[in-house]
Amino acid sequence: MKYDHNKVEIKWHRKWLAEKIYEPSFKFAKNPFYNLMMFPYPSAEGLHVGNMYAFTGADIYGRLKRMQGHDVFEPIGLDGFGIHSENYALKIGQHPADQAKISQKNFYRQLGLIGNGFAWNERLETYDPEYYKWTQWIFVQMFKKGLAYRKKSPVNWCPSCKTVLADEQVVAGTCERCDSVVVKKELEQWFFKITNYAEKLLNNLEKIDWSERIKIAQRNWIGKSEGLIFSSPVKDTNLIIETFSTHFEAFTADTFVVIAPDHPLLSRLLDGVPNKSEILVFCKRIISERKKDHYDKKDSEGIFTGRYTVDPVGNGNLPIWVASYALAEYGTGIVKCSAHDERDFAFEKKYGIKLKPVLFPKDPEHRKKIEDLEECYTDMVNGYLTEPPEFAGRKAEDIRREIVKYVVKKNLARPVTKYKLRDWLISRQRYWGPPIPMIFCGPPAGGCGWQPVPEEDLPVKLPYIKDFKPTGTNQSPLASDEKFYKVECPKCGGEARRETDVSDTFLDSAWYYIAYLAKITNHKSQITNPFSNPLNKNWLPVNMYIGGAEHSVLHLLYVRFLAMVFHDLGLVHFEEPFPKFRAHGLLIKDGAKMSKSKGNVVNPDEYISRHGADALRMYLMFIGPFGQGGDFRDAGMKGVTRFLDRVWKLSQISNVKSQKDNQGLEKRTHQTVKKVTEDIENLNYNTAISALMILLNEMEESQREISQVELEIFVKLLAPFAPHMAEEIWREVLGNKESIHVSEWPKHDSKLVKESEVDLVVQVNGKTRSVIRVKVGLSQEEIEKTARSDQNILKYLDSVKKIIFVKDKLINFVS
RNA sequence: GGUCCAGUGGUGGAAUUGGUUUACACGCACGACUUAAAAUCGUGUCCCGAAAGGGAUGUGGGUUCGACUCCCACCUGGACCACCA
Repeated sequence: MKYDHNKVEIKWHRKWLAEKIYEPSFKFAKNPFYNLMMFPYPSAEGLHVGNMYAFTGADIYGRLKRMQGHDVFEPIGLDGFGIHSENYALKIGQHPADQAKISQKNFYRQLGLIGNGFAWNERLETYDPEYYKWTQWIFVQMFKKGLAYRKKSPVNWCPSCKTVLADEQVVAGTCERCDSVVVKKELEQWFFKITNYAEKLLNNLEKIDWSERIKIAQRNWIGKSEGLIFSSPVKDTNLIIETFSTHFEAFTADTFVVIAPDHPLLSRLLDGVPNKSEILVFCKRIISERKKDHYDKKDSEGIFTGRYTVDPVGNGNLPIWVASYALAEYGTGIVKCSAHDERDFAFEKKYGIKLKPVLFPKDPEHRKKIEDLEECYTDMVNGYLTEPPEFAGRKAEDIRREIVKYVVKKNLARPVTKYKLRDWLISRQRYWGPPIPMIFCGPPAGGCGWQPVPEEDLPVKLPYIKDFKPTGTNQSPLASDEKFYKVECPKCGGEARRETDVSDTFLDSAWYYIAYLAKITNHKSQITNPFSNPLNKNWLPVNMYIGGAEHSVLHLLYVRFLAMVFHDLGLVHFEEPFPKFRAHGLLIKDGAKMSKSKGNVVNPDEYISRHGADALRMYLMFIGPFGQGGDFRDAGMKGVTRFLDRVWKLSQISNVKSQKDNQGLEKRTHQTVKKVTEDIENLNYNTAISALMILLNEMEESQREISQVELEIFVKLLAPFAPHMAEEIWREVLGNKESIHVSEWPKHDSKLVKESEVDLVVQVNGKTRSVIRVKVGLSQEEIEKTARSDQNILKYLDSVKKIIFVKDKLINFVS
């Protein structure tokens, strides 16, 4: 009988749904396993093969867990709010709300085709008011806790698209959509105080089992650095400035100070300086030119402020300059500078400031160059100090700690920890997102200030407005909808104005894993309070989370941050939402990144209809290690379609053939069980599939002697990868009543896995000269005897001085 | 510029407490079947060499009886971050 993949796959999709094999019994589950994959944002023409790749990889893991006896919950939903979706709607001239309905239908259709074990009943969409009601509720809790606040801040602005852009839409200083240069604009914005949790976000990384590269990225992003703050008075003023330094070993080398052009203290510093206005004009220009392009270290610009500070370490008066390379938002925004920093050095040279090197290399010739100021020397590890006298002649890396003690004792500085992490800018002046649930009560009325929308009034529904395009007026399109923004103050009842900005998409996705569980209690559209859900205790945190590495410092940091806040508010019982996370690799196409502009995006639909979902799944997983990604080439499909054809053929003949035992095959089968199980646990799907191919090859060779038991084991091992064909063979060919996907995963017999004979390598001076087939466990004497009589070895054995023997592996004659 | 990862046949890739380099698959070549092609099946396929043998895991060095694997330097590619003091 021929295998018609289209028919078979649709048949099982229907049956699986009817039999509810992918809906765990939530209340009575003994062995809950929450298997979560990052949900997609339906931004473009549909699901592309990269999504398919990610979901299939996650699904295979879930299927193993299910067959191993876990109650697996594998939900799916759409991250449909946000700029991505809105941009797509803009592009094709649709209203985002209308487009969402179309995309939703198409995405769920496509997601259905790949045959994953999704719990369809619990699916959710972030633009559903029942969902974003709770997104807004979370905002309100953040505000009440003092973790949501407003601040004026420069944001990315695309002059051509006339809109604010999210950071992630700014690629190398230009707009992702039109390549225009992005400029900074000062706007008052809502922020979440993620910096409060910097230390915990960093420390908890030690406790969670995540792909190491993601942990590294988060550590770098949080950017903890320990340094010293020196403070010193500014002459002729009553100001005191503080400077931050992490490379403070050469602290006596400082000869001047720079301050950021946008530093809040600058204006007061310049009070009384004759050319104040000239300096401020300079600062304004620098600020506006910033971020236009990549920074060039040699191109620093500066201007002298006319002020001096008294150096705390005794270098006299240090001139204070405004420098383009000083950042107001890092450290204290003011830096003490020396000859031992590349940027400082270039700046000093450019403006003829006095230099005083105190750190030198050992090599005298090299040292001379530093003394003559021909070269900048920055090696705080191998350099030797000449100052202060207490540390003269000592290596920089050896005395870091001592210097801290020294300066603290002398009251010159204090140790401080700083982070690169900045607060999360949460507002967006766009339409397609959850309105921020805040109301401002100004002076004409009670002047109550910012008030949260009362919880019973949530959700603040996003109105359907015709003109949803970005306005270019620093305000969301909602600001032109009077019905929306004109409200009463919840506190005094006076006339007030509703916040018209919406929140960042990453807030939507920062709590969705909790929302899926809230869907269970009510299968309609309502989400009952997700944080008082009794199921949370049993089902959270998520057991396995799989997703793309591109979210390593966005989504994956925000979601951890919010979980910590929830924990501190007593809303959840865990701090880390995903104790185990694995990043999958990037799927490229013919050597290039898939992108719409290149026109090389692969739509999975045609592959599924031509070869079947099973073949596509297997091909995607066979390309390479799941954690590393792979290159999608049409030619590669052939290998797995052949494999599946052969599996089908084998199933058609084997059940009528004899049941005779075949010891070789039995051993291979058990070895394969072990290998496939371990490989799936480690997400090494490519080698698991290759092991199945090897087993199939051997089964074909010994066709007449396959027992039903071995075929059953084979089909079970295949089930996570090719769920449809495995089910078809399991039920229709082998006659089982219950689904293979809830059957028991095979276990290997460790006795049967062991080989009784091995190929033992015979080497002479480390070169392989012969391979002998021997029984396992033979002693050196026995092996030596056999090896010495080997024809290929005899001629080398004249002057053996030493013999290296590794049991069951090799013997090496060294002469 | 910083951080991290990778470099193995014609191609995707296998191989890790250091122990037979190239599993599995694609492609290619030849053969079978066919009027023919596709599909399928079989055989072969790292390089040099008739063979014996030698060489080969980006390059150069080191440690070791033995290195794809560990160490040092460099080259190339990729990812993320990027004026972070």
